[in-house]
Amino acid sequence: MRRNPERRAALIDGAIEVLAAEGARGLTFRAVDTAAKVPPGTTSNYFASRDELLTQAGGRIYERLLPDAATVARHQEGTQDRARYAELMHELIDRISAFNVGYVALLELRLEATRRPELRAVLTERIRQDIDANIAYHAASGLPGDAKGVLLLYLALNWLIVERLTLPDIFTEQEAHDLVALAVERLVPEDG
Amino acid sequence: MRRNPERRAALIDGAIEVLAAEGARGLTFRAVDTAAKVPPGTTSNYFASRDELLTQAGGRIYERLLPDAATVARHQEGTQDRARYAELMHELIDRISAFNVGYVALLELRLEATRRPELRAVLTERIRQDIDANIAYHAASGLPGDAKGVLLLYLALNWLIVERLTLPDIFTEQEAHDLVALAVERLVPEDG
DNA sequence: AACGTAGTACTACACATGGAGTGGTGTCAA
DNA sequence: TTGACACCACTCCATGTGTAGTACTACGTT
Repeated sequence: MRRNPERRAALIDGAIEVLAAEGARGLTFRAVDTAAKVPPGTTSNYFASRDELLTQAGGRIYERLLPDAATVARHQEGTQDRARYAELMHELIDRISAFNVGYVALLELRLEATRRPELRAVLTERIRQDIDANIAYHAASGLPGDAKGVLLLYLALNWLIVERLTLPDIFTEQEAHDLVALAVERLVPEDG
Repeated sequence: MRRNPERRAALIDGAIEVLAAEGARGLTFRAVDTAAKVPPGTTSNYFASRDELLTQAGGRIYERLLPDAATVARHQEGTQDRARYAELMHELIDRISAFNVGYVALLELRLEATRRPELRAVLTERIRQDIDANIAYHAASGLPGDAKGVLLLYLALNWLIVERLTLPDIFTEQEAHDLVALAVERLVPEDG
């Protein structure tokens, strides 16, 4: 088993590309070799099985979808009211759109998790952490609304992203934008 | 090309099973033969290409996910208030859960639509019709709330179903149930 | 500076799998 | 008898895996 860490990372990123482009079933060692532009056989040398590749991709995608520290810091400036909340949600969606390959790959992984308990465990852990972090962040931020509102926004925005990514003609960009604003308006109770 | 319509239907239903179990990439003629319990080669004789199979499956799934006429009729009885609305949403989720293979297959198709314009067109058309029908049904029903509320519920409930189907340990059944109730409460403005 | 060594990159091959498509035969009903 | 379909068997082809063997590079030793 080879150990060059940059190569490993490049291969995992290649795996994410393949997931988005070909689906979970299309994730073969050779396809990853091609996507990562390394000679055929390389991925075989770095990963023992497809499962390993899938679970590691599951971990890595999430890292790349989360905001970086600078973004988080910036979010803490300014008044934390409902308009601000909506602004944050728009930014969230923009950020994910910028890495939509990752989001599609994550959906593929979710579906594959239906069939692979180990992958399911990894994703469950990751996503639970993310949800908890969102709720904790909200509680600490001084933003209006409650934890339930965070959850409901999580639900609505996720599907909105799915809709925009998979069937972009269902909602126009403008409609999607308005739905985000409206979701915040209705799901986040105003402070008294 | 063979024409026996029952066989065609059985093959399409087989294709839906395969989609859920193996993913879009696993949808091969032979796999459909196996799922539909017909001799190998049969699907080849009924469909010219995988594309044909995919688009026809896309049409058929939606038929099977929609409520039957009796259910729709039953929904029009009783007072049409917000409690009733929540009840309808719970029923909707139960109905989809009863055919979760279909829902998973539909998700696979959505992802595949990313890569196949023809399939994307079919799904876009179908789903737009469904959304429009929901809004029209709501308007005619006397239920509280507005069209935007219908859309926002559509978003939130869809992702809730995804979450329950792909990573069932994220929300318990009880939590999911409560989220549905709360979504209705917040997204559906009460009548004045 | 020459040499040896370890780890890795690259290439090529042997093997296995699985799916597509089709021709031929059997069967049933009009 | 004929036509349409079901069923079966066979060939061809594409793709992926794992690994053995070779080449390269960096580094430490004397």
